[in-house]
Amino acid sequence: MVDQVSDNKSKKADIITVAKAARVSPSTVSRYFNHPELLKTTTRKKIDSAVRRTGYIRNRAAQTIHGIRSGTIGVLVPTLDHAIFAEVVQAFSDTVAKQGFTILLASHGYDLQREYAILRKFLEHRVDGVVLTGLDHDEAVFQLLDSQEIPCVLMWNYSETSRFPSIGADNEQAGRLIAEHVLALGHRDVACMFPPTNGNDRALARREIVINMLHASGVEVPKEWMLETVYSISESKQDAKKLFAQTNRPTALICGNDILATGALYGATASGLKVPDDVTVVGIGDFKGSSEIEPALTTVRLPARRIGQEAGNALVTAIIDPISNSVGSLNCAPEFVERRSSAVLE
Amino acid sequence: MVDQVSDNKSKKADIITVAKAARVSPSTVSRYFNHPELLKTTTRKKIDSAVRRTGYIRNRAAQTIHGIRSGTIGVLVPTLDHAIFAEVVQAFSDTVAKQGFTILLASHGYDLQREYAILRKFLEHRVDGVVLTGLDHDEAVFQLLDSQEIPCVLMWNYSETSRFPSIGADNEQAGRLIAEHVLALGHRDVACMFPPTNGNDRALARREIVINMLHASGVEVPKEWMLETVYSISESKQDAKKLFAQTNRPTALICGNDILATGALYGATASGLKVPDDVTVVGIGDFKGSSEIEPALTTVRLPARRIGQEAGNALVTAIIDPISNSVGSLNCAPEFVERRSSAVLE
DNA sequence: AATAGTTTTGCAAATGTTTTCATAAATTCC
DNA sequence: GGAATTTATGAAAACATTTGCAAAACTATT
Repeated sequence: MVDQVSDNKSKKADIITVAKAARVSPSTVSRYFNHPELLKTTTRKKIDSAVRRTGYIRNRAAQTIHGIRSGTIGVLVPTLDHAIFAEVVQAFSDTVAKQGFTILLASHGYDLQREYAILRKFLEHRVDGVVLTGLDHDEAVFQLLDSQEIPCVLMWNYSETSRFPSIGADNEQAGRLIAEHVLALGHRDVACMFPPTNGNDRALARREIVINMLHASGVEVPKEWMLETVYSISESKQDAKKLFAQTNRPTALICGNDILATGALYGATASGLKVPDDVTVVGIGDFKGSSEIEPALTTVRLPARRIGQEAGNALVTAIIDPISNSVGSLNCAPEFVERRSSAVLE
Repeated sequence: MVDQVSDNKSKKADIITVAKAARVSPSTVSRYFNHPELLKTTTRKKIDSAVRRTGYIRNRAAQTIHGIRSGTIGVLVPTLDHAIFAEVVQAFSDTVAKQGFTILLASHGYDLQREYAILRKFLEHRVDGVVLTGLDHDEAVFQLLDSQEIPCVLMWNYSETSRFPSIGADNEQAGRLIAEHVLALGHRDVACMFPPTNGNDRALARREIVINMLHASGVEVPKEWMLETVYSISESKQDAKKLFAQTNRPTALICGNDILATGALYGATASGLKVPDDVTVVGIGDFKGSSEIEPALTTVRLPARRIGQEAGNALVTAIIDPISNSVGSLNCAPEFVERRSSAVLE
């Protein structure tokens, strides 16, 4: 009797084990899970008890080879180390989990070759759909997606002309909003701090538009005020201190994202500068903490949570209802947020 | 001819399609992937080309039902919204990816019932191993893990007596280090700000030891200085401002983590208080940015990256070499980091 | 050129499910 | 109480692979 119990548990139970224990056929057990309404209440009870006794857990791998959905979605981000991506992923994951999907997560660290390799791995696992971050990807990635006919959305960025539905913010718009603000405040001596742009179409789009807007207003950013700083508070604080130590310093600093801006704010404080009296500092993103930092950061909000949710819903729709090709791009509009770190030039 | 090509791509290729295209048997194609050294160079080339032409992608689901590893690891965290967990997950994911594993990620939002449900889902997907966050889990979770005989490690926290190997920091030690420091500086009027402790054994362990240490030195924390604040910079800034507005205010504030401490620092600044001259503020965690904030935060470093890596390596070992039960707990020791936000009582 | 030995390949069974089709059981109706 | 329906269950084929075993194709040896 005791042996019996431990036997049941030792060899992992499959559907046949359960069937025997319940004295029904395997088909019936299968129906118990997939179409319970077809079973008599009494058999349902028998199987219920058998499942419990045997400790049976369904095998999705075995289901998946029947062309049934795997219930997984591949999520591919550059990195989780940036809180903002973590937030998007969290929102995405929560959204699709409600519909029974689990996410396969991987990061490529801005290496587009790795992205391709990871995508292949996702496909080996027969994910039901894929989310990629940003608009720019290797042509091979797009072709693979096409040939496998698998639902895909691009999240975080938005563009009308993206190769797959894109759900996110328009970085050009974000850059424009912040540049307009700084120009409207009357600044002419403007420095810029942006992350490296290789493999990062988001940063590139922002920087381009900012430079262009400034240029259009007759403001040129001298080379020594054009900082390329990796995404890190310590680096940006460092670089900001160097910038502020130059003999002539800018009256405004536009940062490519709020992390850089946070470091710049700390750098200004460490240099004995008052923000915004001595220098205006602005960011892009409205990350967590940007509204609480002293002084609160003027920035452009990119609605991370919303983007994650919308992307999740869109992808699930595309998976569940693949015929009605109803999923389109969505512009989660960025929004200018004026706080205390920017001020009109005296 | 053109039809031929598009045909190949339209119906997704399986191993039989490839076999036909290469004029070999399916078994040979299988061996091409799993034991290529058994094949003649010429057949290998034939299959190589056939795979390319047909766009075949291996089906891991079909492999998995043969008892072959799925190549996935289930990772279960409370949330990704806390940058610190995102960092651990990133390090973990990178580590196991090098060994060919992909992670299934889910978060339970501190709800232990959901944790059980998610674990079941992981097991349905036949993950090769599981990582849980923290030491405390529902008994049902432990039993399920036991009965399925699946490798598991608990990460983030460390305890000698944990039910499964635990790889992480000892929160008691962390709490002790920070409390000792504050006491050594001579503070007797001490306030505490900790996150809600339900479903969060980490926070609980830290708070307990801090209170005990203070008590042992004759310092009692009055109720109105005992703050329970959710993990959020805005909430903690808010609560800190209220605290500092009280008629008699503490000379030191111990925060349960660096996010709370960051908010507290902003709150102090907003209240016109100078840190550390007017009040000492300390945290636990040494999160990103804690060393750059002005004033730089005195805290206890919990080595997130290292924990993620060690947990990854440990779990992979347990998966690849399950017999030699060689995976044990590992104390990634917390380390006191003195910076500028704490000072001796004048 | 025949034999023995080795390497390479194919056949067929196995894996854990789902699903179609057929049969058995239960229910309804007269 | 038996025929006609309806409902519930089982048998067997299918899914995309892997693998043990045996046959075929090579090499080396005499």
